[in-house]
Amino acid sequence: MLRLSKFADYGTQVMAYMAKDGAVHSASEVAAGVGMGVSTVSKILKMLARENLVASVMGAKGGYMLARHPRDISMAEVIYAMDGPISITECSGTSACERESICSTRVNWQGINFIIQDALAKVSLAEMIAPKPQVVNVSGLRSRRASA
Amino acid sequence: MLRLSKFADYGTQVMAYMAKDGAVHSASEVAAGVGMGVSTVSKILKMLARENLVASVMGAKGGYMLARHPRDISMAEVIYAMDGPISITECSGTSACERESICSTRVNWQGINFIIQDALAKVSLAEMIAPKPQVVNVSGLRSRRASA
DNA sequence: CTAACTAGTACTAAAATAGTCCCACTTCGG
DNA sequence: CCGAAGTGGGACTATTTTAGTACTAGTTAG
Repeated sequence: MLRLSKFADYGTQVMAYMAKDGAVHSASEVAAGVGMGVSTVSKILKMLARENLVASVMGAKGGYMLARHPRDISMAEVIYAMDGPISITECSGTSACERESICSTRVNWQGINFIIQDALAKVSLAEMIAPKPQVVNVSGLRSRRASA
Repeated sequence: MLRLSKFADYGTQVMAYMAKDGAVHSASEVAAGVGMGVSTVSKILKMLARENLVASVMGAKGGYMLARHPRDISMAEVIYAMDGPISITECSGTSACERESICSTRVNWQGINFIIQDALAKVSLAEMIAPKPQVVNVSGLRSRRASA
């Protein structure tokens, strides 16, 4: 269903929580803050740390903090950290679909993928946590749908 | 992973196969044509028929044909027929997320959803089967970051 | 030197997907 | 009028993904 994994959603929430200040938060603190299990949040933070979206501080009194300003972190990065490459189809990046010959739709899927990646890359975490929808204006488009 | 189901992909291929001519094709014929199992193709065609993307002819010598010109069928419709509503997040349409209070990102997810829907709505089946990427130019966008 | 943390990974459970099959109904052709 | 060739619509099962948990090792403040 073209659906993001829950992790991507969780990841966003965790990032949003941390974006409130620049302080160091331990995994358990974040877990309490966003209302999820400690283990799960811990896992998510590790994933985010691996992609350098949050910086970790080890040892006692350690924890995580946002690695950059919310404005400089894109949703594409968050999603990538949680779910891997943003690609709607399996065979668009790596290609290697055995039906390559029959199916000439690959190139066009790639184009669609680019649009989506771009849309996600253009939305920053800062915009994402803004109470009002100021996001989303890639071009002049709104939900103009379906003519074509 | 923000991934489309295989069905959406299969559906596209089936549609692409049928777009070659306006003739009636039986499920087994299509199956042979695209190299998939008859049962699977049959299921896909049924799904497409339910959304009126293909018209069915019952009885012996029956089968399916494209309900409209490839130019008048959008990828959004095909994906909708196979996977249901195009929405990246669970709680964007129906909302009703118990963390509503904590999480202010909903509205912005919706905006992203719109972009994606729009991108998909703008690509017709005809464009999709075109050998060259003539699709995809919503704005002047390139593929900024993403696969990082 | 120990308590409070993160790092990394392996494992398990749950859910969504994909694929198959079956039975009822419709129509063509002999 | 009968049977073969089709679709319509589910139900069912296996497989794969996803989500969640636990465990061990390493790091640092006090």
